[in-house]
Amino acid sequence: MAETARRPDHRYGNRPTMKDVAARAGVGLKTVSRVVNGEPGVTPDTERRVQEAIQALGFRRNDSARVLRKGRTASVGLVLEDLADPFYGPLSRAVEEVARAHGALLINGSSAEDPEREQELALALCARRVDGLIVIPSGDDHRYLEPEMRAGVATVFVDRPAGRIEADTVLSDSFGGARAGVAHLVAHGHRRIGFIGDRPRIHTAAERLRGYRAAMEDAGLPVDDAWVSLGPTEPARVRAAVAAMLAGPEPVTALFAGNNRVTVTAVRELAGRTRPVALVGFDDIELADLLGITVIAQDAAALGRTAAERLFRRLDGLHEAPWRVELPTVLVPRGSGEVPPA
Amino acid sequence: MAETARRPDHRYGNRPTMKDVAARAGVGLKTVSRVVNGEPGVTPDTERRVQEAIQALGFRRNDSARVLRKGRTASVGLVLEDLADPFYGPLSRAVEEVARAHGALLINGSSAEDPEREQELALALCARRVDGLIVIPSGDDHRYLEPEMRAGVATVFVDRPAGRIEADTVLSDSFGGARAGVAHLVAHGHRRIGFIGDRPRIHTAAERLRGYRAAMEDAGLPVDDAWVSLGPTEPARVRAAVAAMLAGPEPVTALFAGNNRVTVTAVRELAGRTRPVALVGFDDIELADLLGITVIAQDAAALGRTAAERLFRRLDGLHEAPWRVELPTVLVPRGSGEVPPA
DNA sequence: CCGGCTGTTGACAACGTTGTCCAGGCTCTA
DNA sequence: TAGAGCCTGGACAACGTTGTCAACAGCCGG
Repeated sequence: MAETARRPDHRYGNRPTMKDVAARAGVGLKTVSRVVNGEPGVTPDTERRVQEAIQALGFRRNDSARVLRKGRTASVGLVLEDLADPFYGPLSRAVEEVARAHGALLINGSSAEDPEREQELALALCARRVDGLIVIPSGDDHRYLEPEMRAGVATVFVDRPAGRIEADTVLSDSFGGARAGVAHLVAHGHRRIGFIGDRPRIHTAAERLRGYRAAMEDAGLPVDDAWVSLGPTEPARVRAAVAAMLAGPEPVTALFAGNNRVTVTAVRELAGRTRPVALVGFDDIELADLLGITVIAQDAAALGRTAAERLFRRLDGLHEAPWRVELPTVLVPRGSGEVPPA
Repeated sequence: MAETARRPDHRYGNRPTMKDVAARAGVGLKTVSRVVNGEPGVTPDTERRVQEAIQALGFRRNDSARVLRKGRTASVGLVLEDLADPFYGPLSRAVEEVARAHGALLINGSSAEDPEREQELALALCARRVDGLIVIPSGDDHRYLEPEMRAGVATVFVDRPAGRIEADTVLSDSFGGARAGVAHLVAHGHRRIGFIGDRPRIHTAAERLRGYRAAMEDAGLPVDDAWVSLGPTEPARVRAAVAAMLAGPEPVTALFAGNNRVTVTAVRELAGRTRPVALVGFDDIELADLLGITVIAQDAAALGRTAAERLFRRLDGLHEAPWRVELPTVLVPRGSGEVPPA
């Protein structure tokens, strides 16, 4: 067989390596490594020669190889529900800032509220050997992460607790927030209050419902089944739920909306009505001040920051039992929650 | 020196490798590789033994090593301005969806509108050997990416053009959108129209200003210097600008807001006033429909999707001259832009 | 002038995976 | 039943970097 030009089986578009730099600078491989990493023990003159070769060749260190050798990737993963949701943008940004302060990059992925996709994503991130993982759970069984955690992947859950596994967790006080919001409506004279929330398998949704029931019970008020609507939060369903609660002989006089998407749709639906209906929503919304919407605000950025800081403390070697915080929520009265019963 | 237990110099928390799996299954290393990658040429029985060993050890392939060997990382980088900005959330999500469809992960970073940070981030992503890069420029000189692009990193710029470099670019029609928005105000009888925008070094800001001037000129209207305010879009400055334009003997009767942040602040500032002022804003905003804000809407998700699709076509080997599209914008009349001059 | 010391440098192995290539056992055909 | 061909499996090198260690030069003090 004729000897064809021998080729390596692949190439990063033919990037120069440290070996190439070394050859050009007339020094050893390790010396280039030292210069690139700012390690001591290189004469100024040698360093200059190496730097010139780096410039001339346009060399950039291959972090993949570095990672393989060092065992740390300086990257963390964030699995959330939907990056396009205005609640998660600030959360992700906060995580990114903390990561940046620790010299790490952030890889994030959206689970679209699909447990399988969450798992697929989280495991893909583990295969990439992220140093740590922050997860906003979609599913309710995270045992699939046990081997990874044992193998050293620091993991923190945010916004919702992990399922069937012990782990660091950062939550907002959904129960207390909802309870306070509903109590606020009660204090303004409402006795028939509706609750529209997400599917109860979502922990925050269940907690908020629990808060609603607790507040009603605190006030000695009954809860009619027709006043509670749980399910996917797409507009059509929420509109229908609002309409249903406002129909009939004994309509609700106030609504508690279980999250930002529900609040937005409820406001739209109520805007077309004449009889005033009080409304308190969970989650703050941009421009809610102008629309006069009373909300239970949670601090998405603080959730992300807290989780990320915990993660990096773990990576710095902190070794203690799993830990759990609940960040407080704040009632922000803006008008819609202070409307008296019609 | 006493012989201490010999240790490898690092460990991923002691994860099993293919070698360990091979030993346990009593097969060769390469056979494990074949099973893990679903390659043909393995008997069902051998495969079963390997799978069992994988299960038992909790093995997960180390993608870092894989990347090193294969030269492709199946990941793309996205450098944007601020993930917490509601404009970039959907854009990022759209990119992520396309990446996912191609089996790639997305690493994103926020430049915080700082050119140096943009460069630092983009180069860090290149060092990670992302296959491709999508950049929303903060700076106006991207020659620093030339060596990377030559080395094979596919690169697409979005929302703003690259500086001093030829590359694929996806833009919104800022000029046309602003021109149409201002023309809309003119059509409703306004002659003194203010423009509040971002710093003119930002391409979109400059284009929108150009659109404003063009529309005024089209209508044969003069532009008073006092009607144009450019600078950082933080609330204090924007409020001051609005106040200044509405003061004096000949105040503007209408405002064109150069982006979503300006619009929001302008709405807040105008809410406290009695004399009605018409307003059209660039970028759509959640709940703008309820507030009756007329906007020039651009489709952030479409920007992201278009850019990502282009990126992956490049990665699939497309080899042609740099390319540039401008996606259209849409005028959405909702009331605030149809107010007649006071 | 020599022994030891410091400070610079490079050879080499290893990180965990995949591509190449060959060996050995099997089946099938003539 | 011998030879050809196929299928399965494994040994080995390579990807680009960093840690270890040893070699070597120059310097100082005795």
